[in-house]
Amino acid sequence: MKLDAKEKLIRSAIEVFAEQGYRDGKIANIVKGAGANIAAVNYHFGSKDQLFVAALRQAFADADEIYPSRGGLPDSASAEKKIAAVARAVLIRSFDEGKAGNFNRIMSRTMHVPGSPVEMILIEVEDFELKYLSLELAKFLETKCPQLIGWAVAIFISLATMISKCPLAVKEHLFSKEPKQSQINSMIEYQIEAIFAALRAIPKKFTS
Amino acid sequence: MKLDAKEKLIRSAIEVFAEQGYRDGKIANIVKGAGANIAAVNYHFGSKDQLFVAALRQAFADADEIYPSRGGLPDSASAEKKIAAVARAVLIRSFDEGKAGNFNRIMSRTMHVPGSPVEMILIEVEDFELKYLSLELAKFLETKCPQLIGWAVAIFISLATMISKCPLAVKEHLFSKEPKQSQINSMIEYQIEAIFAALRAIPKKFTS
DNA sequence: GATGGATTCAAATGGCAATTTGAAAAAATG
DNA sequence: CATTTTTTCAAATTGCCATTTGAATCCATC
Repeated sequence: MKLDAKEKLIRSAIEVFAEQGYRDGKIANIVKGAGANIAAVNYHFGSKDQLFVAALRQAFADADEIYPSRGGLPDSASAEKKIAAVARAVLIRSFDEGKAGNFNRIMSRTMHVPGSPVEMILIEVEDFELKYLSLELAKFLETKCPQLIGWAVAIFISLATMISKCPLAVKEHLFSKEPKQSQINSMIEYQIEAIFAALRAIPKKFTS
Repeated sequence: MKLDAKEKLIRSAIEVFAEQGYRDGKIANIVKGAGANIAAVNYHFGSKDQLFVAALRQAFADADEIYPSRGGLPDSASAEKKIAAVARAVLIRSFDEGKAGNFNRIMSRTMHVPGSPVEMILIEVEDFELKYLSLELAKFLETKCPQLIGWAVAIFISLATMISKCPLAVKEHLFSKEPKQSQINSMIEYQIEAIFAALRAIPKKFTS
């Protein structure tokens, strides 16, 4: 019972899409990485699109399993603590060059490109993670104004996913080849400070 | 003397690439928009790649002509003023749905995708704009540490280009259909505050 | 107004990559 | 075992798109 053929394909697809994005990630490479035949993708998933969705879903599950965005906090924790926990999880994932980093990498390579099937996953992630985040940001800002909350979400995401997105040229400056974990951890805590500093600059009311 | 055939192609290419990105921006659409024949691109530019570079260069020139990133400041102006001026220019461009916004739009759709010919332009823009920015950020932070400066650049760019990058779903929240210019202006000034707030959260020294 | 270079055109060409096919192999079922 | 179902395989097939081609047209210059 070769029950892992599908799984191997997903694993390989994650790697390929993380490195090349959706359009440039070729089925030929994916099946090679999975030790499967060229027809395997269409047999098991129906199309490249559907494999992409499955892979992205799995990549998110991996990331959130290794670094859960809610970080084991009790429901009663303060909004600030919860926001920091999400930021910490997302940031650690960004620095992870392995399994836990793939979701961020795939996202940053595909979400701005119209025509890739990211939207489907965006909706799921939104339900799981973005709604939670919006809620806590609303508490933190003490507002119900959807525009202010949207603004806060945008700032949060921009700064929390910064690392996965910044072009290689900048990235090289930021780290030595083999950054120590302690170095990474201290950067992350400073970055979280930066996020809160930026959030606090959002006005209390939306003046027109 | 049809001296504007090339120019029409560039104009059309800017529109198409801004909307669809590089891979999905089709030559067929570009020439249609320019009222030219399918062979025109290769005749005038040699290849799609080279047209892309020409278009991106022109889009940057347009953006910087309409909203110059140095904002007519004297050399003697403070680092803070200069940084704010760059931020203001980039942010205004992001809100511009016309000519001045195209450069940002094209960038956000192509720069994360490996294999698009953005790199060439990145180098030019880097020389013109990024070096200037790095210099002023170094003064502002009172540091010469390349890692800290790189970090600051990343924060700056993340927050200054946030608007062009945030997914439509979030964008809808942020603005009403027809935001007033005064509304936009006030958002921009707050966003600049957020940028400085985040920058100030960067540590003075890079602790390992 | 004839010559030659520059530009446009419609119709091929060529390459790449996803998808399909139909036969072969493997696994499950009884 | 025999049969049926599932899975693999190599070789087409298909579609999309950038690029080429060679003829036609335009345009400057003498």
